[in-house]
Amino acid sequence: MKGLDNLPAYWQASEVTRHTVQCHMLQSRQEVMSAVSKSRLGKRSPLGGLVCGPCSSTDGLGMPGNLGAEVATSMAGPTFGLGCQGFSPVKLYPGQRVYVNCCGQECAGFADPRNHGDNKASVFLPQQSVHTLRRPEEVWTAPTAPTQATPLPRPISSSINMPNRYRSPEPVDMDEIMAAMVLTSLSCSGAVQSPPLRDPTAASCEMECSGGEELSDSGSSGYWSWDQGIGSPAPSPSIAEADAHPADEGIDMELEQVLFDEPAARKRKNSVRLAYRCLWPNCGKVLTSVVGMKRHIRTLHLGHSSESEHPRQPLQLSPNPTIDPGPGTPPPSLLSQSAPDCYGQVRSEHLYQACPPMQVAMSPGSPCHWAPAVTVLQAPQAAPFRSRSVSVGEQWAQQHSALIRPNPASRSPPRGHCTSRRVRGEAKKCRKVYGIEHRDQWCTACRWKKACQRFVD
DNA sequence: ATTGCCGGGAT
DNA sequence: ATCCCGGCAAT
Ligand SMILES: [Zn+2]
Repeated sequence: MKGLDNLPAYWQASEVTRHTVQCHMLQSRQEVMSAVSKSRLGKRSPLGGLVCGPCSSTDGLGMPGNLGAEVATSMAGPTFGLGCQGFSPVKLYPGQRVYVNCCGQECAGFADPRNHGDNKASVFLPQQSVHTLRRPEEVWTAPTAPTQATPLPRPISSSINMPNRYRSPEPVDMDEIMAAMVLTSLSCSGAVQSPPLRDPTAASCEMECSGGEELSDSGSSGYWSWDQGIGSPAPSPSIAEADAHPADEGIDMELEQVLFDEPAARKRKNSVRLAYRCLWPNCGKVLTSVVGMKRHIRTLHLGHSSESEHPRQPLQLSPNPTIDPGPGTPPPSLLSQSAPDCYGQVRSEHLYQACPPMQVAMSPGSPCHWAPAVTVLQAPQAAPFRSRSVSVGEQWAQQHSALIRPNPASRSPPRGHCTSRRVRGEAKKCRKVYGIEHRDQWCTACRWKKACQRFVD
């Protein structure tokens, strides 16, 4: 499958701090991390999806399955109140469908994550593409009249590849949720972030840990981390964004972001480490790098998944006529990509958005740089063997032991310094050649993520 | 963003 | 020993 670009972002990020700090959330997160580091959770570890009891509201966006859980998790904070009662006007989930009186008629909108500390609820009205602040009593969660208001705005024709079986079994309309999330996200992204307010004293302060948002990492931004303003100065842009939506960002991207929620890490030079959690049903794996996460999803969840039957059924999100895609709506670019011509590379229909890497300050995880090891020890060229009978793995192992074993004297080991990595050959390796969907055809080494044995340089 | 693969964990 | 995969570096 080639639709990797739009991996359904099944993950969520969270942060991990080195100190044992103040907030509960953090604690649990650390637990997660440690759990991971100590004993790797089984691949299909059910760690995910349980964190938060689903508090599905009846009307609003009943966040389905894991998604809901995760979202809730990441916002377990006070901002919206934990209540799921959906009755008190002030207790809303971000993204929850709400109704407000607009221009004399009831309009459907979504609760916006932000601005909830001051008794005002921010509501995003998709139809107008604007945000509006309403007092609690001006917001209701159920339509008073047979809503003729536009149903949830549907994302502009796009699709994300999500195997059917992964869809929430619930009747809830995924599209809708997605749409809602996306919209909400949109409204939160960009410069318009972190509203002033924030009342740390209000309710618990767990979410505090999700303050600061400049989180880095191109490709995603702290969507549900509305709570982030807390510790940061917040460049405080106007709240009346109205037009600030980069509505033309890739939907896929949005979805991604929505699905895995980026962390909002309180940025402290090195006291904070980002972690992402996989939201794939029953996974919940925590990784510290986006790349890793992507790959994790790709290989573990989307990759070989034995499900031969339903090959990545793309989740079709029908376009919504009422929403103006905006000029920026990228045309379905043919993601040509130089795919190995011999192996049918699955082309997915999705739109590939070459999302412009937002101008975030990239903060690479490890600020420390290793002095480039000077001693390059070249890996002995693996003998060109082709024998399939012998376990390739064995060969690999042997070779390696040979490489590593030799008494130190002979090779003048770069003491103390890390041996430099082998220079990357230009030959295409199994992965590239066969593609992850044919992982079973890779050479063992490749499968093990070791140096390729088949296409040796 | 993607690919290659080291280092190290799990079984 | 065998398999697996996170994370990082190179593309
Ligand atoms: Zn290979």
